[in-house]
Amino acid sequence: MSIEIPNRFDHAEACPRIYAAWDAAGCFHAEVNPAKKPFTIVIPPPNVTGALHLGHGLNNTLQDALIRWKRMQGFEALWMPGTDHAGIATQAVVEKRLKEQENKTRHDLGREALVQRIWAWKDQYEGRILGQLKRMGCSCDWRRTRFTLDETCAAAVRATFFDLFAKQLIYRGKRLVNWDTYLQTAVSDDEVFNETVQGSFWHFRYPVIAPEKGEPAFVEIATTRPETMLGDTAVAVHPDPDAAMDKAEAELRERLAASPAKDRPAIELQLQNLKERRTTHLPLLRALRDMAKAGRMLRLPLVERDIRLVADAWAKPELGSGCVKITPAHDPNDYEVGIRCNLDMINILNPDGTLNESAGDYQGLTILQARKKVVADLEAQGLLGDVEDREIELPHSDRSKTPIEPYLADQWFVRMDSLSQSAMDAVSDERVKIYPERYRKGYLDWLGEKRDWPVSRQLWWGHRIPVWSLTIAAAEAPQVEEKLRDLPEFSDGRIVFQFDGNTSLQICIRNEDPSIETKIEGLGFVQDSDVLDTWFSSALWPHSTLGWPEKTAELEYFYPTSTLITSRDIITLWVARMVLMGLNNMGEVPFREVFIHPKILDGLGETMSKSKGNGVDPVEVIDKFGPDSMRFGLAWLATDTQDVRMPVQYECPSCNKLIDQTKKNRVLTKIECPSCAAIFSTQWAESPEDLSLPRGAVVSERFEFGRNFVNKLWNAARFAMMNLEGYQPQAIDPSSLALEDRWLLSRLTTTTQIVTDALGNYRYGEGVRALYDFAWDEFCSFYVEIAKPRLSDPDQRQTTQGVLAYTLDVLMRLLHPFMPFLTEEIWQTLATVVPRRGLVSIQPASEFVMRAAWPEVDAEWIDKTIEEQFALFQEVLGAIREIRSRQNIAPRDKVPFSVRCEKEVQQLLQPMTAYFESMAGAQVVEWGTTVAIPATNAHVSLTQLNVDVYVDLEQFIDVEAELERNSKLLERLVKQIAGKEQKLQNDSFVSRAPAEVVAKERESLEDLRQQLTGVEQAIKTLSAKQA
RNA sequence: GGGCGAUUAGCUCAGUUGGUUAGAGCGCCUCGUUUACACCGAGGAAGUCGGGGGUUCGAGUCCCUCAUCGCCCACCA
Repeated sequence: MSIEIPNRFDHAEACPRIYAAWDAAGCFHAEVNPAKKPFTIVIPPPNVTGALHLGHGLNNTLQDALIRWKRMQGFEALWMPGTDHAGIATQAVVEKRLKEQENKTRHDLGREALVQRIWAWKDQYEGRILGQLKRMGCSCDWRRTRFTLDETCAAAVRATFFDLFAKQLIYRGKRLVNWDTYLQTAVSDDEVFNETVQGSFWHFRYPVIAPEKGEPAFVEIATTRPETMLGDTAVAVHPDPDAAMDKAEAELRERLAASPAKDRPAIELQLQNLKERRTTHLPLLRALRDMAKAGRMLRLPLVERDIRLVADAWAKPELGSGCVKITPAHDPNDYEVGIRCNLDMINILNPDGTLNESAGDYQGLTILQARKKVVADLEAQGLLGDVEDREIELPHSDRSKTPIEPYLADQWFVRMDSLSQSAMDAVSDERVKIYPERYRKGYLDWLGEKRDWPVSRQLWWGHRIPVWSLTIAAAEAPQVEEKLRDLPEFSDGRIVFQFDGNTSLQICIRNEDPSIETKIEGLGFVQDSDVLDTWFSSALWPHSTLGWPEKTAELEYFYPTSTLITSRDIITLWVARMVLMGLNNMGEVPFREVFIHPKILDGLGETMSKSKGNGVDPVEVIDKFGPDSMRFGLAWLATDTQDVRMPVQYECPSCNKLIDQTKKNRVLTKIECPSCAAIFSTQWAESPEDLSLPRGAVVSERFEFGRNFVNKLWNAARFAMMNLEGYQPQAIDPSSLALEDRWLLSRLTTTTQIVTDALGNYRYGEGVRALYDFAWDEFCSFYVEIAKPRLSDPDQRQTTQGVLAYTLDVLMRLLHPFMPFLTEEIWQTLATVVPRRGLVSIQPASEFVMRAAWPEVDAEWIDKTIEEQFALFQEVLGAIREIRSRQNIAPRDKVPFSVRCEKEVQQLLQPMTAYFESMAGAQVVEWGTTVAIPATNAHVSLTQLNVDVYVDLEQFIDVEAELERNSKLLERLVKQIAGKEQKLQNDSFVSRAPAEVVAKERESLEDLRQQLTGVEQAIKTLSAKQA
């Protein structure tokens, strides 16, 4: 044997070497190339907040498989890499560390210094993330790596903002925002989650000012947030309580009718209560309504402010007291009432969550302090009513995990009406196709709301809003505008301005230009201190990364991109916004197709995240199993399903035992191995003593089968290469091939077809399953075994070598998108033995499999008849093997067998004689239409082909075992026959089912009956023997 | 409350348009180290496809309904 190959693929040694070789050869780079068609993917830029976990592992595996496939198909394939600055998330992480490590806030540092720190963080994590991607084998064009906050992206953001501003699609307005008092910024609705907390429901009474006779002296309201009463500017009552009550009752009745019996009592109770309310509450509400219409006022206790009683349909007569306090500056619904009724809006909060001067005596208190004091003070004044315990859904900031305060603040908005519509149209008319299709609905529904997009964030980390404002009286505005119009920067389009109609004149500057800034700052304009929502820059990603707003050759060639591969949770936040921004800026959709892949959950069904401690670092999986195993395992999971569970384990560093992760142990800083009692640290370790412990990796044993497959492929290739010595490729005449060769090539071609179709439809799981089955079951378990005797037969050696080498060549190409390193290593090793390859036409192999051509499907090779014939061989072989196993026949013992069959079957099976011997230790005694039946035998009948196989058990018989095998068989046959008889006795089946289906059933029934006869006969004989 | 999805072997999951006996990986049992591979080979056991109803000659697959679980959206003074 001339070639030495280790029996394991050493991924730790090979992968870095291979990756470096690809890089050095420029395999990752894509250029504008008119000779080829482009295929482009932009990476969903990972946040620089932290490291990647397996969810990203899946996302990027799928992208890499697709881009490698397209590259092999001859496209100029560009995978654009980069990272996202992730405004709030990143700033929050850095601020948190600042607080923990130095006990400082961002204000101690100042804007510039904080931003500098975040850049340092970004550099560190960007490096780590890109390193992770490289370890996974991602074939991104690294020379083009972008960052959403770099200069290229900044230019795109400025140009976009300027354009929208000039089109008057951007405006500044007072809006109620979700205020994060910890981070002191507004967060979007999407960044808010609700949590149920135990709270109370307090009833208050507000005195009516100078009540007339017959009028109530108090109005009762209730709230879960007493402190907000300091900002109340009205109490609302329904304008038509009778009608509202009728409506509520009608709705209840409707629900009652539609509900199942078990829910009815509860609804009936509600109806009953409603009826009672008509007498208990309605008269009062009517009176209050009249008072509201008469413009009567209430006295707000504690702050002693006169507030209005208003009639507004927000107040529901069927709930609570029927009246509701209105705090327009701190409640979204109240805000709407405030707008409708033209109420004052009093903000009682400071940005840090303490109460401000509007709260009077309560100024300076925190919300919770104020809540207590308000309740106590009201009680002291006798204005406190009942207090109920109640579960409250409290909004929390996703970033800081602290409660959200609704807060009235100045914010920038993008008008979404026309933009949303354009993005809806693009999906409706399939300029953008979403796979799986079910995700279309969510996309369209969300955009259909057309809610304006709040884009400003009170942060320091991000794209600064390029607007300078001047506060002036409306009357002076025309004068200043006149002056601005005279500026050359205005006439040549470098600035635009708008007056908000109230007190603010705003200038937007197109490009970063200190001279213009100085000039307008000289006029008294001040730059907005806010930055833009992260999604604003992410929305431009497909065109900003290609150089927009410059008209680059790359844009012209690579845009629109081909496919976006992402996870479902950002379909709205990101995908939808890319579509509308792409349409606005480029006049063309950003991508033709969107593929949404499943999410990876841990063993407890929870999404992976670093903060939960269940996030698996792909690098740890790669260290343990190798990148190809991980990629293959992940691609295996990419089916049409929504979620995939991936139980997660710690790996004990001292004994390598895997320990299931639980809710309990996943948050510990150190763990004691239950097996070897060694103590190891986890990702949470912080103290020096914990850190000094060996670190336990977080992995998942789900990747073991991927590793096993890698090993299988490696060894199959090893076998082939060790046996390719002296092989001189020469064109093969297909007609000279044996059945087993034709069979393998047919299966190979079918597999090529399946994999190609699967990749084209994002059915990764289907593709890798087909490859796995072909490689393991057909190539390894059959062809390689068959090859063994043939390789030592000089007449067959050359052909067998040819088929082996060719199949290995094609298989490596088919597997390459999923297992790039292994296939490259095998490919290049194979090249040292067989540099020129092919079956009917011999060509030099390409230097890299990464650059090899994707296998073509030549349908000529697909031959169903041959596959069926080979299946017959497999069946006979399987039957003999089962008999051997049941009879417990030692491997070295050869069993004799005879086959009774038609001539043509004999011609088929006879050439397989050697394989029966090598693969089942079975020696044929006789073939033919009549054979001598051994006295003691195990019999298998393949009646469809009119074949009987008799294994001579004279030397081996274990009557017990054989009887058991036969009675099992009998049982199964009887059941099947009964089922089929019933089916065929059914007139409607026979008359209505397609004739061929009926015929097939009849045939198979006949077949089964014959088998049954054989089995019955065998049992009889065996029983006699036993007795 | 609205929407989307899931429920198939002990575990994690496949199952394309309805059509013979429902598959895989891991785990389990039996046997086996003959020079590709013990990260292996041969064989085996194991599922009334969540419950109920319907359509159909025929349902894991289509429809209705219930249950459980998950996610998204909205709302709850």
